[in-house]
Amino acid sequence: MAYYRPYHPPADPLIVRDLTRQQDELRAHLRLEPLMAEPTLIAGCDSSFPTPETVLSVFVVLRFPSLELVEKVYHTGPVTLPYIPGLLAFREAPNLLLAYDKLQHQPDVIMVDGHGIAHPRRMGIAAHLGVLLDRPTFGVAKNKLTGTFQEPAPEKGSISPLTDKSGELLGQVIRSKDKVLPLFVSPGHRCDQATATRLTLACLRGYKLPEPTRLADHWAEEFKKELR
DNA sequence: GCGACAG
DNA sequence: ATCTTGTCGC
Repeated sequence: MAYYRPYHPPADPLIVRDLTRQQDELRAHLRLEPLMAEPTLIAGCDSSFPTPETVLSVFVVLRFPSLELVEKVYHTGPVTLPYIPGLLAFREAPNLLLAYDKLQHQPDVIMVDGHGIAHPRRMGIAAHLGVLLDRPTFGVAKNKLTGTFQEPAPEKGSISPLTDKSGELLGQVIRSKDKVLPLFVSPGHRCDQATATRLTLACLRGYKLPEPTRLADHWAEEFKKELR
C-alpha cells in the first residue's frame, strides 16, 4: 500500500533529545514584544537543496513599505542533519546565518519561511533564528505544524486563530489571496502577533506569498541554476 | 496504541 | 525540500 502523506523516517533518539534541550535553552531568551519602530527594511529568507547533501540559503532585503528589492545574497554549505519535524532550525539555521552575514544592509525585521512560536515547544525556525541573531523575526509558513484552526473565509484578508489544546494563541491563519490555501503567521523573536500579521498583509502584492519570502524563493531558484 | 508531522 | 505532465478552475 502507498502512503497518503509524507512518511518521516525515525530519527536518532539521542540526537532528538539533545536538540530538544538546546531548543529549550534558546527559548529562555525569546521575547515577544512590539517592534521598536516602524521598519524601513524588511528581509526574507529561504533555503533550497541543489543536491541532497548541499543546502543553499538566500536572504533578500526590501525597502518597506515600497517593497523594492535592495539586496540579495546567498551561501551554500553541507547538509548536516536530515529533516525532522520540529527540529527544522538545526538543519537550516546554520547556513542561513552564514548567508545573513553577507548582507550589507541590516534589516529591521526578518520574515522567515517557517513557523515562529507556532511550534510544539514554541521554538520554530523564525524564533530560533531571531534569538541567535537577537533581531526581530516572525514566521510565515505554508503548512501547519501544530495547533487547530477554523478554515478562514475564502476571500483575501480573512483571518482565523491557530490555537493549541489549552486555547493559547499560536498564530494567525491568513488567506493571502482569494481561494488559495492560507498562510500560517506567528511571531518569532522581539515581535508580537499583531505586528507579524500587519507586516504580512502589508507585503502582499497579488500573490499567495508575501514579497520577502516570494523573492527569496525566486532567487533561491536562480542561484541554484547559477551553480550549474 | 493511533495520528500528526514547518521545510 | 525535491521529483514532474497534464489538467482543472477562474
